[in-house]
Amino acid sequence: MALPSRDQIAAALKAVPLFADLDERQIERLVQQALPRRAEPGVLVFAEGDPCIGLYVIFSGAIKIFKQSAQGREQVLTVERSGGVIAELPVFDGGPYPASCVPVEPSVLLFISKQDFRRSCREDPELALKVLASVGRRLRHLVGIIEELSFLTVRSRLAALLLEVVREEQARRAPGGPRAVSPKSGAEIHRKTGEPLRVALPLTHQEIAARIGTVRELVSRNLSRLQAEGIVRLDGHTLLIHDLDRLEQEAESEF
Amino acid sequence: MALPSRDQIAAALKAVPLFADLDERQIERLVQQALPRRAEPGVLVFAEGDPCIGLYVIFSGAIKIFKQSAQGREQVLTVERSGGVIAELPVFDGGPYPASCVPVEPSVLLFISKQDFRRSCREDPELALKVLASVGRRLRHLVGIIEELSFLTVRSRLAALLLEVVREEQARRAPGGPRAVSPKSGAEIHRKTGEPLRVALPLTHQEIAARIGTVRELVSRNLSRLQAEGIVRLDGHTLLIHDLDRLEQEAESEF
DNA sequence: TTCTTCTTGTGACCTTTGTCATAGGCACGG
DNA sequence: CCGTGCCTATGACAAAGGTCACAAGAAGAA
Repeated sequence: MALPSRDQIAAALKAVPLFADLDERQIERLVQQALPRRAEPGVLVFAEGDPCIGLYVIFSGAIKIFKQSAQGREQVLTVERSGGVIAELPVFDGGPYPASCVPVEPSVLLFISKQDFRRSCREDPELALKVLASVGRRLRHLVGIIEELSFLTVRSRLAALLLEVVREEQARRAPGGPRAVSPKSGAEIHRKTGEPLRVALPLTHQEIAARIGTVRELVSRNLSRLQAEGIVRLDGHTLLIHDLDRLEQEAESEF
Repeated sequence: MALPSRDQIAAALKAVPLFADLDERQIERLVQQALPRRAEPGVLVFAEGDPCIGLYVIFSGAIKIFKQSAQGREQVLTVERSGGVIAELPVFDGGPYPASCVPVEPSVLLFISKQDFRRSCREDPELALKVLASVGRRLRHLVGIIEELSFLTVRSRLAALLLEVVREEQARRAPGGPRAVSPKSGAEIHRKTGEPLRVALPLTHQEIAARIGTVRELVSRNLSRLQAEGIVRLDGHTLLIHDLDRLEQEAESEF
C-alpha cells in the first residue's frame, strides 16, 4: 500500500476524535506536521524506555501497546485502531515512553513531533482540553485493568475479554455509533431468539493470555472449561456464545 | 485545626507543583475559586461512580485513592500528601470519578469546581500543559501497578513496597529534593557501614495488603519470611533493613 | 487498670495459577 | 506431497495465593 496523500491525511485527521472540531487552518497545520510512515507487525515502533520524540495517529491498521517482563511475559495495555492516537501522554511529561508499541497488522502511522504538538496545544487550549479528555479515557481503561488483575480470576478475565470482543464486533457491525432508534443490539436479539451469537475471535491463545495477564495454557484450559459447560463454543476462530447471561456472570466472579 | 486563611491558601497553592509558575493574578483567581474543607479518615470524600464535580488540592494530611471489589477487597491506586492534587483528570473527560477517595489522616482539602478549573485551563494553556504533565506521571504510576500485578509475586511486591517506603522516608529527611552535591543517600551510607537502615512503617498489614493487591495473611507470612531470612527486621512499626541488596533483588524476582 | 477493639501470627486446608513435557493439528512454502 | 513451524490440548506436577479459624498481643477508651 502506498503512503497516503496530503488529502488523505487531512481527511484522516479530521476523522480522529481527538481533532474532531478543529477548524480548517488548524487541521492544515497538523497535516503539514504529520509525517506518514509504514509500520509492520513484529517491528517495534518504539520500545519502553526510549526517549519520547512524538506521538502517532493511526491512519490504518492496528497497534498494540504492551509491557514485557524480564522472563518474556507480556501484558497488553491497549490495542488501538484507525483514528486512535498513541503516546499522546509521554509527550507532555518529559519522560520516556512507558511501554512498547508494535503493530498487530500492517499499519500506516502519522507521526507528529513532540515540539510541534506541544506548540499546537499551547496555541489552542481547546486542543489541550481534548487531549486531557482523551487521556482521561485512557486512565479509566488502565484502572480497569488494575481492577481486573487484582480482583478477578483468570477465568473471569477471560470471560470479560470474550464479552469485550463481542461488544467491539457489534459496534463495528452497527456503524455510526449507538443510535436511539433501532434498540435491538445483537445481544438483545440473541437473548430473545436463543440463537448462539457468532463473532470472529482473531486472536491466538498466546495473544489472549497477554491481554488478560496470564499464560497460554491457562487460556486453553479455561476456554475448554467454558465450552464443556456449554457457555461458549469455539469453531476455529469463530466464537459462538450460547449463554450470554452465564458468560456475563462469569465475568464478574471474583476470587 | 481551623480552616486555612486566604493567605495560607495562596501560599499553599503556590507550593503545589501543578501551579508552580503561575503569576500572581492567576494564583489570586485560584484562591478565589478554592473552597477549603476538612476531611476525616474513614469518611469518603467521594466514591467511585459519583459524578465528578471538581478536583481537590491537598492542603494538609494524606489522601488514599482506591478501588473496592464486591467481596470487599481493596486495591489502593495512590496515596497523595500535601501539595498533591486529586481527580484532576475526571474533570476533563466528563465521566464519573473512577475510584473512591478517603483521607488516611485528618486532612484539609481545597476544592475547585470542574467549571472553574476548565475555564482556567482554557484561558491559560500553560496550566493545561502542566495538568497534562502531571497526568502523565499519574499514568506512569498506574502502568507500574499493572506491571507489578501481572509480573511479580506477592513476595516481591511486598519487597518493592518496603523499598518505596524507604525512598519516601529518605526524601522526606533530605528536604529540598535530590541535590547534585552530597552524594551519599541513606542507602549509600547503609551499604558502606553495614548498619541496618531504620525507617518508620506506619502501615498495618491490612493496609499493606490493599496496596500490593493481596490479603492480610500473605503480608504477615511474607514479612515473617523476610525476617527469618535476615533481610529485614520488624520492631513494632519500625522497619530495619539489614540487607538492602537482597531486598532490591527480591523486589525484582518474577513469577 | 481493665475492658474492648484492632492487629498480628500461624496452622490446616483448598483452589488457582504456573511449569514442563508431550502429542496432535493446521497452514504455508518449497 | 512433505517438511517445518506455529498453534492447541492435556496430563502431571509444583508452587503460590487465598480462606478459615483461632490464639495472642498491642493500643485505646472508660
